[in-house]
Amino acid sequence: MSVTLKQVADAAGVSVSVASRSLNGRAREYRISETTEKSVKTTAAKLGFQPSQVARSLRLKRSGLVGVVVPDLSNPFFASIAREVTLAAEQDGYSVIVVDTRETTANEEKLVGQLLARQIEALVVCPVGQTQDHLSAIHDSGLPVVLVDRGFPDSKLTQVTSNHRAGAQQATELLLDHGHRLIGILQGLPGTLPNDERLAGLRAGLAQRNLDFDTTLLAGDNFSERSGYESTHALLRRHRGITALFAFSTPNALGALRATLELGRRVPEDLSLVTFDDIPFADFMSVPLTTVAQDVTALGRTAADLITQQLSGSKPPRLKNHCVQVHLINRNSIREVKR
Amino acid sequence: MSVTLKQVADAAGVSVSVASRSLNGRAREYRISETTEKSVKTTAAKLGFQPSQVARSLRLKRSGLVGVVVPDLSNPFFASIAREVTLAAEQDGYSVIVVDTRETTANEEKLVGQLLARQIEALVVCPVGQTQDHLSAIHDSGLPVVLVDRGFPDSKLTQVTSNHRAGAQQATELLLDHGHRLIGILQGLPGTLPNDERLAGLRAGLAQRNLDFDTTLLAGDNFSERSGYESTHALLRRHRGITALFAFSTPNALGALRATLELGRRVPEDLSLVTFDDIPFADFMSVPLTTVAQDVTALGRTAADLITQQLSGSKPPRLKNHCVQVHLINRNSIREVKR
DNA sequence: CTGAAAGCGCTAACAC
DNA sequence: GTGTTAGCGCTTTCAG
Repeated sequence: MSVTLKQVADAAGVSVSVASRSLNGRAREYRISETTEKSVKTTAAKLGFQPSQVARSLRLKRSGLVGVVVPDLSNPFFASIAREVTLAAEQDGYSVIVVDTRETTANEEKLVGQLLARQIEALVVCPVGQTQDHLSAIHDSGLPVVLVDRGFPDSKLTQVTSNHRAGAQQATELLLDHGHRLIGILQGLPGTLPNDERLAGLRAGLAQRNLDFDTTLLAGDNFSERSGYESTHALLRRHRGITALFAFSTPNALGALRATLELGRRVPEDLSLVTFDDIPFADFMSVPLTTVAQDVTALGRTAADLITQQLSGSKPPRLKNHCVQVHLINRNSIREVKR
Repeated sequence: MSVTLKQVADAAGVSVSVASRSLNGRAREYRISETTEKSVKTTAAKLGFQPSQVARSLRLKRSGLVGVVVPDLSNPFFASIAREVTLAAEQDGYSVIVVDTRETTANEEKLVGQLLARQIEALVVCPVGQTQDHLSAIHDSGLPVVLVDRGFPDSKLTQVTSNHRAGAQQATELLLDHGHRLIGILQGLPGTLPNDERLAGLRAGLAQRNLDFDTTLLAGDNFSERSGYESTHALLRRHRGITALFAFSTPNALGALRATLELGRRVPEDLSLVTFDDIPFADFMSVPLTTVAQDVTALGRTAADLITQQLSGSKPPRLKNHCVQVHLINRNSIREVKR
């Protein structure tokens, strides 16, 4: 089947040790004659020798494997993060094993276990987000772990997240500046860090103007389009005077659009709408929505850098929480209202 | 660091072979006493034993690894395919190594080589598409290989592709039915199977009506937005009487939209537009475009099934070319024109 | 400058 | 029922 080092050595008429050293560019170091080195290399090439990474891994105790854990690879947000890590890993000669947890913690735990059994050298995970115990255990065992997107407050783990709070605050202030006071909030999954940080930013924005947060203006229970759709209906029924909606995800916003369409209210003429971007396809979207855009590439790249650093230098990162800036893109889905 | 089988065996007061057999559920087979089996299992659990997949792979000559090669993981089309394969693999206890070739054949060859060195047991590849020699060589060596999306005509490799030809023909007929005769074609990358099959479908649609294909109505050189944009400008300048455009990709169509906007022509009032979907986000897109939709999930799942089959049954698939049906979604971006 | 041999962690003959 | 041992393919002391 596959050609082994021994076969190369035999064909070249040398011992396996010489073959190994020649092929690993350590001929100098071991003072192997140029002729034998060349000869080994050419016969290896002729036989199409591919050193077995498996054997290599066993011997060196280095698998050259990095694990990437995402809840849904078909979501461009996570796919982009996986991509950045993959590209960085390829650069450094590592390979990436990607697993998809389908948004369930049980799968996450099982799959992470399998990754560990494969002797991965680092782990990048976009956690489902309920619990971090199994992840910090891994961290404690000495394996570099980086969390992306959904983190945990006060975690000892290295985390990379967008500055949800600042983004939400900015968006809130923009709405307030335009005179909006009755703002419906379409939130995502409560309890997750992105959602709760966005809520915190919202509160901060209101507090800045000495305004209180009216919890009856809050609706929604996850980041899906359906949640946005149903929450919009509920909120507009509950509060006739709502002039603006703040959606915590793009699907939430799309649901809102669908609902408002049904209700005969137009965006932005009759109702302003601002959203948080989870996906990098914003430019292609249906309505030019004003949005707090996440820098997905920066998220992925930061995670990749953090991993790369630890893989090479093996020094743990000084900074625990890495915050990636968001930026507000004003596409004019917010109208001025008179007070 | 990590606990080995020997440590478990010692702790349980048995030999490694007994430990191995107990843990692999072959106690029955080797008639190991229930007590020892239990004892081994509990001590293993207590020590947190994780069998080294690396050692296992070396010994069994089975890595449990599947390689997935895509040109751009941040593209939802390829991400979805990768996902389906990943989920299927996880189901069967395999893990997936994903590599991103950044659309260049050189990377593709290099990365596939690395995958082989890792002793992968199967390979799913969305090829860049210029050459298949390195891929068929792998096939010849006995490794299950499945090509997805971009295939090669008359290849001996197993391929899974959308029925581009039928889809293009359907779209063409739809345009002709609406009275269009001067139809501008915004093509993608010439020479790739999807592009050329779509051209073939177009020709077939025209031939059906005894119409000739006017090559001066063809423009574009890749699947990007820019190509669509420039081609639209060129075509509309060249042929004043064009009443419809057929874009071969969603980005192509978006480019067309941008160009027509600049030219003050509205879709569909002044100009009809039909497109081919490469991405699963069509419902969220800017204009309700009539489109030939690819079933990305079916593409991925078919590939996954083909791999799974060969991995378990080890029987080569009887069918070489697997064609996934497309379906036309009429969102009314085509207007009737009088002849 | 080169070779023999140990051993990474595991499984499977082959003994007893 | 259980233990001993060879060996997967590779790197690396340690001897020449």
